[in-house]
Amino acid sequence: MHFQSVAPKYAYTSLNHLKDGTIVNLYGIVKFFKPPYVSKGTDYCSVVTLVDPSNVKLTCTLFSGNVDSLPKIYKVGDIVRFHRIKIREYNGQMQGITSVGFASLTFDGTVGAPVVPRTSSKVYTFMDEEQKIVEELRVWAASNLSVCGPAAKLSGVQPMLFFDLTCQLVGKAKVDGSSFLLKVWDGTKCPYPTWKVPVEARDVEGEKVLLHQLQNLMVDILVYDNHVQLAKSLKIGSFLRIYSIHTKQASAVDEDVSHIEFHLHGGTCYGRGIGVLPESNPDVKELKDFNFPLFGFWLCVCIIIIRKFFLILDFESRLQRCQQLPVTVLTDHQDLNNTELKTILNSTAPQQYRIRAKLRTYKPQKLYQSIKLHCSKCNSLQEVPDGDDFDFILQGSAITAPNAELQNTSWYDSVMWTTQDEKQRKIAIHFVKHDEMLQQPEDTLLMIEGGTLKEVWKLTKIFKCVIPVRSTEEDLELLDLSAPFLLQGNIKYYGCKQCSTPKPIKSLSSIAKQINLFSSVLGIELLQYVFIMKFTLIDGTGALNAYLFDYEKFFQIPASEILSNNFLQHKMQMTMNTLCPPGGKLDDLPWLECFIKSYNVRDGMKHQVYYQIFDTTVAEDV
DNA sequence: GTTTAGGATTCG
Repeated sequence: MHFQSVAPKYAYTSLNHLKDGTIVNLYGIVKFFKPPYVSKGTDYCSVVTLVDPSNVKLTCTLFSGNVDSLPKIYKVGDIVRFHRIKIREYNGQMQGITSVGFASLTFDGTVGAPVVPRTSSKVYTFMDEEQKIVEELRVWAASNLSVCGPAAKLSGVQPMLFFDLTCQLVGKAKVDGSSFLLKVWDGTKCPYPTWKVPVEARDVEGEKVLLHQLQNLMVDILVYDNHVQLAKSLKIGSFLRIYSIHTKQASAVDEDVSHIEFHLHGGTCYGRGIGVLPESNPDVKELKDFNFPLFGFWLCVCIIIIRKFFLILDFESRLQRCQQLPVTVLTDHQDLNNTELKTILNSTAPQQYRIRAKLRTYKPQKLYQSIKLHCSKCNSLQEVPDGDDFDFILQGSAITAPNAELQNTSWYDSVMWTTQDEKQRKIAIHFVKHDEMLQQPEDTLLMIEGGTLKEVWKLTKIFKCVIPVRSTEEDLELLDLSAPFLLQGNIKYYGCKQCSTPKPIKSLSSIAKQINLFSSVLGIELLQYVFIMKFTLIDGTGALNAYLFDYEKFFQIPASEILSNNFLQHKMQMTMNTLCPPGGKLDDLPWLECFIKSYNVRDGMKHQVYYQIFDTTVAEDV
């Protein structure tokens, strides 16, 4: 056919038929290689040792002023096709060397992998015949060459050895004339303490947020001498394979435990060097770990934070802010005179009084039972749902897999992955876009589908706002309102089932930046946490039951925070113990000054006067 | 149409 006559026909020489002084074309399996490095002359150099089914080896020394025209070999076992390589004899052995017009193709050596050539040539011949040769070489290599084990990860490094690391460049810094620092991460955590090269944070090039987030995960690799020039030119965020890193166990004078140092020594022995991997590389894909395309830098940051989160399961609880313990009770306005309880009991309601009384007893004695949820619209009170309720609702919603159609919209970006366990649960996280994302990724509002109670809880530890959602056919929607519709730090926000009319999540797109508007936009009537207590007050003239209905003012503790905060619970118990010492005699009880108001409640024919404490705060002193 | 490196771990 006409087309065939146009394509040049290449003859390939097997490695046992090479002759001194010839220029040939050949195929080979990479047995050894040095990734391109800067030579002492004018060019880049790469040394490649090949083997083929004739079982003869050929070491080639390849030079080029353009690093891209050297073969793109990433690992031993890759298959190469060289065109126009010159054969010479050197030290009694055949040697390959670049000649004019040298060109190369490189293929993954894995049996069954797509046969896609890596090359810098714009034009090259590659047809069915060539594809067949590559596939045959793969099969031959699989049964005749020893395969190296899986590449080492940071999580599997051992002291005192050399290994290749596939990783991402997070930061870099100049150290001195002969060494350069690379800060890299491979998605895992080194089990040993790792060495930190003393470099000022401001001298490290890289994304500050990322460097901060990954400070305990990434490792410092000090590269020396001939590798410095290449290291300097590396782009932050690029994927690297660093060959023959030396792990050295050492301990500083002031350290009890030894640490591991990572060195890329000078020279190119054993292929020591640095290679840049394209994003299409299968090992890079594995490194990214998630089966989704990357959408941009800020999302990578969020993903890395999440990954960090799922990797490190131990968290230091935040330091509780120190708060002074209050003891007695003060009043706000001072214009009213004290009124005896007897007088109050004999008066008609409604009226307001200032009183001086002692707290004889109070209910409920178990203080956590005093926390309720209050709807200011319908005035209903309800118990705070417990974690089991939430877990049950999350489990129910996780049965439906995230709808792929609802991933990545104009106002949020999504990541989805499948859990590694036997349940193969699908989790989707949707990051609502906002302007300051890059500076403070933790400020991102996110929505989660398919998460467990533990996962949702952990996410709230780093991200400001988390909304649990599920997919419908058209939109994301809130879960049952027995579950919190929004989690902010330790606080779970609930909506009133009676008064809320949940709207589709897409309503959020317009106000995604204003978190305080969430509930109204989503059609949720927000339930507020309140303390409800009954105080029995006495003053020697009579006894009166007054209700405390308090969001925050009386105890100076937000009712919303008490259930998730042991410190605040303790503080509240101490306060009550001071106001009403357990087992205390009447004389031992402190005096309380407070405002109460009386009001009428009519239920059919029954009429009753109730009393409620207002404008009163527990004092801060003593 | 020259050199570079020519596989075989640094010693910081």
